Amino acid sequence: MSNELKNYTDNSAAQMRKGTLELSVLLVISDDEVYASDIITKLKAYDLLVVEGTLYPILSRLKDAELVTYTWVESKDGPPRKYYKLTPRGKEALGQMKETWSNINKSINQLIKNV
Amino acid sequence: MSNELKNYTDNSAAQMRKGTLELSVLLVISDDEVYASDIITKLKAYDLLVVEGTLYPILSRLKDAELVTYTWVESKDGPPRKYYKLTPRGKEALGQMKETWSNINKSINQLIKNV
DNA sequence: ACCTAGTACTATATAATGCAAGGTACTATG
DNA sequence: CATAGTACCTTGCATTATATAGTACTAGGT
Repeated sequence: MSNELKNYTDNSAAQMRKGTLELSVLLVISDDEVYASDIITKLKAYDLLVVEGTLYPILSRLKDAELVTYTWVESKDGPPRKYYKLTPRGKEALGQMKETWSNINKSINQLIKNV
Repeated sequence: MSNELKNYTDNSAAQMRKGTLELSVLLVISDDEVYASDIITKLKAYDLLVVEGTLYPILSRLKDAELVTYTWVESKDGPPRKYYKLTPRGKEALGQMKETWSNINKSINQLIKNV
């Protein structure tokens, strides 16, 4: 595949991943109290790459929207960490997003099958 | 659900849909030669809403990247239409994007299952 | 005591892009 | 010839992922 085409499809892949970013982050937080590096590590295990510069703004938005809260926890390895967990609102939002994901999923898969 | 939360999840839904836009458009074009209004109508049937202001720039990008070509076709209902079809490059890109979609799909669904 | 490395959070600047809104131009009809 | 319907295009705005740089804390070596 030509480099130009690869760039195009890479960008398209990035767009697809973007769409699922917040859902992914909320899913990880819903599983366990985690701090930023945990989230990056866990998502990497699912091939859903996220970098610091992307994650921190997302966490801020989620915090502002009161979908998550955090508690500071001291660390002996460096500065204190913010451990995040879902609020009730966050759980409600996550449920909604999962349903949205399921619907889009259904639509695209039908489209793929039918064409 | 509060309005504020609804706005947030609506926005998140829009993000998810965005990620699949180009894939959706290419899928529709791969099925049949179509012009813009056809694409909008067909995607609407799958609950994948696209509007003119979104679609035309996408079609321009796809054309510039030589993933699609078009031929002008006269219409007795108004101005001539651009009927789009995939190029070989376009078919290659589509194959790649379908695979990307499948991978992300797998990742998210695993994540949903495991948490 | 100081410096370096590693870790964690924050802030800023940039680029991409979905979308609303408004514009141009073609055909057919009254 | 004016209006309605259709089709394509452009401009401006807002959102947001990402790169980059910065601050601050701990631990360990010299």
